Amino acid sequence: MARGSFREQVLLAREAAIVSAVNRLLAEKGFDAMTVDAVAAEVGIAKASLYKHFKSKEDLAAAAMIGVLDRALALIETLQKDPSLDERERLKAVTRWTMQVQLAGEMPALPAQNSALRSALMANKAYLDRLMQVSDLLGAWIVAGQAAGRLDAGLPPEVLLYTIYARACDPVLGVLKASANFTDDQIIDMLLSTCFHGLDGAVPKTASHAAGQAT
Amino acid sequence: MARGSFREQVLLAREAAIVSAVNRLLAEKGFDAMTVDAVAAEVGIAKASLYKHFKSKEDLAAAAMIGVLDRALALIETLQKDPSLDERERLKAVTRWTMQVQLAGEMPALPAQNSALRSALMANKAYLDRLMQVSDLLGAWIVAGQAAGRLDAGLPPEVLLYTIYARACDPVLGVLKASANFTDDQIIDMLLSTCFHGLDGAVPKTASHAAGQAT
DNA sequence: GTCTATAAGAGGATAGAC
DNA sequence: GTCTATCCTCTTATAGAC
Repeated sequence: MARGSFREQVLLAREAAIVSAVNRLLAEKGFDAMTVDAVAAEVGIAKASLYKHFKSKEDLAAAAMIGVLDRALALIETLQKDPSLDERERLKAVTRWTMQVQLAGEMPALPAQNSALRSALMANKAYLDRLMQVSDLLGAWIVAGQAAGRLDAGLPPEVLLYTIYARACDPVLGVLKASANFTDDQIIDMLLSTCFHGLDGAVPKTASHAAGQAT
Repeated sequence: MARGSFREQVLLAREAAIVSAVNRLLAEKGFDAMTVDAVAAEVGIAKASLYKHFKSKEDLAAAAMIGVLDRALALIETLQKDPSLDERERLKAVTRWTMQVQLAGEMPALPAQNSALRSALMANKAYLDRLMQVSDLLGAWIVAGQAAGRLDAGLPPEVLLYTIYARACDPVLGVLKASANFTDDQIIDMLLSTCFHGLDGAVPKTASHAAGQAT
């Protein structure tokens, strides 16, 4: 890509400011409650100007999601290069980062039910490419972690992948933060524990163990 | 309470039909995308008539939530009486039921971010009473399960409670169902496994185990 | 209490001047 | 490309007759 003129650089900076505002508002209020007026007000420009950069509210949300996926890809690449980590530790690091972003109020919240938004995302090649790239990289780690016995090999890899994805919108984070009884790091450590170790205690066997196929 | 006249019985039946429609629409579209017009259409009455029974859209959602909590309380009472189950198994049964309700399309979805809705719920005594009752009962099971070593005693009970609550709106359920690769029972069994056992594999120790406080 | 009709307002998107 | 002003649709909620 060419560098672009000074004027183009200014435009890109403005678009970055828009995406940043969208990202923050999506994290704070969610897609439905975020108004385009609020975005324009936060950026400090007129609403009509927004529509010169992005053709719809859904496009604004897609741009924010692309930004998050780019940051995730950068982290994944960094972790990929660290030879001191195995796949499970890398996945845990990604999960931790996801929670940190959410607690920092920077994780855009997109309702899974909104079909208009979903259609726009599924039609957005830049978004889909990044999503598939992240899924492929994390999926490879999952399969390797299962083969090494560090992750539960009894579950389909996609179940583990979706479970990790879901940490990005886990409502438990917000509830615990609102309770004001824990620091952000404590919350993250506890939820990493429930995610990877589960809720079960250390006592593995009981008298009823032989009865059923699973406890 | 008195039985009420025949006419009052008819009204109660109509209100039950309204709440049922609200419950279904909340599960399908979520609170924001559910319109009062759609509720009226599903029940087969005029919108103005709805407002004779419930004074706001938020009240409609609260009524649906109260219905779910009542059903949960009924299940909890039944489980309480079964002496063959320990506390962990009871919690697992509640979690399983929660997921079954969601997969059946009968779990109302309320966005945690909507402040108007949240205010209405927090001002609704009938809702709050039931919510606290459920929390007290499940909380007692959690503490007992921790004391028995069947649940992780290293985590605050509220963390376990919220984690179980969150299964009611776990997006992984819907994603796996949409993938059409699993039956409902398979999905529930897999997610019960990730919830109680976590994502970790069977290999508990590694060479790096002694290094940090936790893996 | 049920209906039809409508008020009242929010919010996404655009027109047209500059 | 940025602005002001506006359109238009959707949605909550209510008025008023029966």
